[in-house]
Amino acid sequence: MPSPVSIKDLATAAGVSHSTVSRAIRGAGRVSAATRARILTLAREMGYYPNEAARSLVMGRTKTIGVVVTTIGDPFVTQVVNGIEDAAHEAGYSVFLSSSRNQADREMAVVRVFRQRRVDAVIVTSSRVGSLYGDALAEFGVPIVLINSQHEGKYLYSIAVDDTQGAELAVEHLLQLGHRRIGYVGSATRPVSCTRRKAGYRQALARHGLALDPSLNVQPQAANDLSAGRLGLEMRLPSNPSAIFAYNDVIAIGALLEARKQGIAIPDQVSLMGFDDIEATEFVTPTLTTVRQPKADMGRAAVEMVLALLKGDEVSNRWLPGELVVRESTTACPW
Amino acid sequence: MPSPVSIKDLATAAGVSHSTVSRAIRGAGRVSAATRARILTLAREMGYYPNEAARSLVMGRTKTIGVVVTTIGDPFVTQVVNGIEDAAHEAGYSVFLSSSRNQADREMAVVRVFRQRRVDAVIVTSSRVGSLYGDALAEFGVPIVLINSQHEGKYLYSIAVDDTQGAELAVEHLLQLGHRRIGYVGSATRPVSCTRRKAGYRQALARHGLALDPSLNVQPQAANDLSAGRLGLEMRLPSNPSAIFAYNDVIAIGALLEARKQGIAIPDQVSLMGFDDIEATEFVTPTLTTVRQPKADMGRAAVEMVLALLKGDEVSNRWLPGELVVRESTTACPW
DNA sequence: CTGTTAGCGCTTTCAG
DNA sequence: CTGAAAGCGCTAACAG
Repeated sequence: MPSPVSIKDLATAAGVSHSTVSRAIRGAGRVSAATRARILTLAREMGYYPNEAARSLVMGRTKTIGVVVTTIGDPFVTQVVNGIEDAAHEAGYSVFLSSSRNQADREMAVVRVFRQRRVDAVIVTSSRVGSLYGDALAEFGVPIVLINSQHEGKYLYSIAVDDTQGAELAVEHLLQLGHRRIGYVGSATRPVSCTRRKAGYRQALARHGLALDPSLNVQPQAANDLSAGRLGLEMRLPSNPSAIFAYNDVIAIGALLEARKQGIAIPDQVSLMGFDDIEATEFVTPTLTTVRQPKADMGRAAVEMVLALLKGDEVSNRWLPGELVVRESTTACPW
Repeated sequence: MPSPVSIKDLATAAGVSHSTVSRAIRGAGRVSAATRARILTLAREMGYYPNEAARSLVMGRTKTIGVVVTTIGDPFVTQVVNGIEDAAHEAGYSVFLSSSRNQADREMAVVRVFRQRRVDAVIVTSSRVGSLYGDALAEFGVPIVLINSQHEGKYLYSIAVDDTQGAELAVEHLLQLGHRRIGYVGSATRPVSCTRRKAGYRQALARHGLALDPSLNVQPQAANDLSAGRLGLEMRLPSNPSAIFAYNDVIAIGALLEARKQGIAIPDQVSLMGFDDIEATEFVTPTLTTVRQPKADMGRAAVEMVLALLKGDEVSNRWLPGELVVRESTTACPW
């Protein structure tokens, strides 16, 4: 491995001082057009690439954003990261990706690594870990933006989907279809947003003069979303709903699979909808009606917010609206 | 933002020289147990985190791996990255994630950024871009490991699933079920591995004394895998197969959806299987029989290979075996 | 317009 | 066992 060419190598090759090379490369400061051109072609020929570590050291910034996810296996997280990476790239920032697996020790390790690497900012997606590492992040002293966080108001900066509005949209859709007995299958592992979605559910019902029937409402304890959905369906059946709104798509798909197993026709007997709009909604039969979260946009928005904070601008939290996506799993109430 | 505490701050606080602090922190070189302990507690109290940029600069390495993916939206890629991130974390490496979107200009940009950041190694997943940027990567001078690359033998180091063995496994399964007219729906956008899987398909047939019937074989041109699958099914129907083996799961799911639309019962009329074992195989009805790629393991293996190369060890390319996963979409030949 | 000098935070000889 | 000094590659005054 030939060690990379430095500003000094270029300087001797061009017969100038290294600071002139520095100016030429960055296009800052006054350099005669002639020497500038000479240096630039030389740089290309010799394969010069400025050492970002050195630059970071002297500039006191790394042009780097640390991104913490629970796991990129989550189809929701995946799209958010896509948006982050895209926007970061455009702004000349690189992304350190780390997954926490929702384990406190890994969260702590990630924070430590990010501190050592002096990332300019941190973006956290869908963390379900409480304030376990919140303080560690806070005292870090860099801007932190949370996306769909399950912590409540612990930080100043956050981007989230408008859970309440989204849920209202969903339930309103079901109400329009004539449904009156609408079940809600929540998520025990995401208490904050689950409560918000339930609020939207209640509000939509209320607007139609319906009260929330506790027997139609459940938050199954299960190993994962898919089985939570299966369980949720079973638990709701005795209450005889004509429609079910699930906390998210994977839970809805779990319910869908369980319904098929039990010989319940979706949507003819029971309408079903989810939340998120993950790719797999198109893979199931019937395809799943849902509320789309603008996932990539949320990622982009987080980066924009980070950049604003880095510039020293004032920013305020943003709640992005969900969008109804009607597919095949919902239909008019059969009763 | 209080600027982070440095080795020098610790030195003055502890009343020693900064080089003693350095030794104490790293546990290298001889330092008396007493001062060492004093420095360490001081470090904790004052919130010292070694500046990796500075360390990188002097050590000539960044403990950083650049990972290029086409898009993390791909469910296959997602799991691979999971494995990479995990193994990297364990080895004390951080991961720069960048997606290329299969666009040549983005690939080039990514390579440039990685060079500037002086990543110690590069891992590329599922690239379909030809040698467009191959040379750029090669002259970079750091170890490069390709995972399931569609370039042939362009690089020394690669990790891939054993396409031929995997396809054989798949087709053997169908043959065991009594199928004789087995269609193959390939992928036009992944010529190399598609050809390998086709080879496995042919070998399995040959072992049972069957020749490859060209009319049972197709590589649809479509905008994406899902529609390729739909198209593939249509194209194969005239040849009246009793079973179809698709290049991957998403293509198989496309075929599944099209079959349902056309009123063809899977698996009763036609057995169907895919390749990869993505999460969605469990979401469809019937659930999809497939060949599992050890995705996370491939990511881990890539990191191991990188570490070996960095140590200067000899390494050789690895082909990880696929594994048959029987689900509901395949059954005995009805004829 | 260009060169000199200092220094970012750290590791690493080389002397004590 | 510890300190002094040099240098990694770069930016940023400050003189010319």
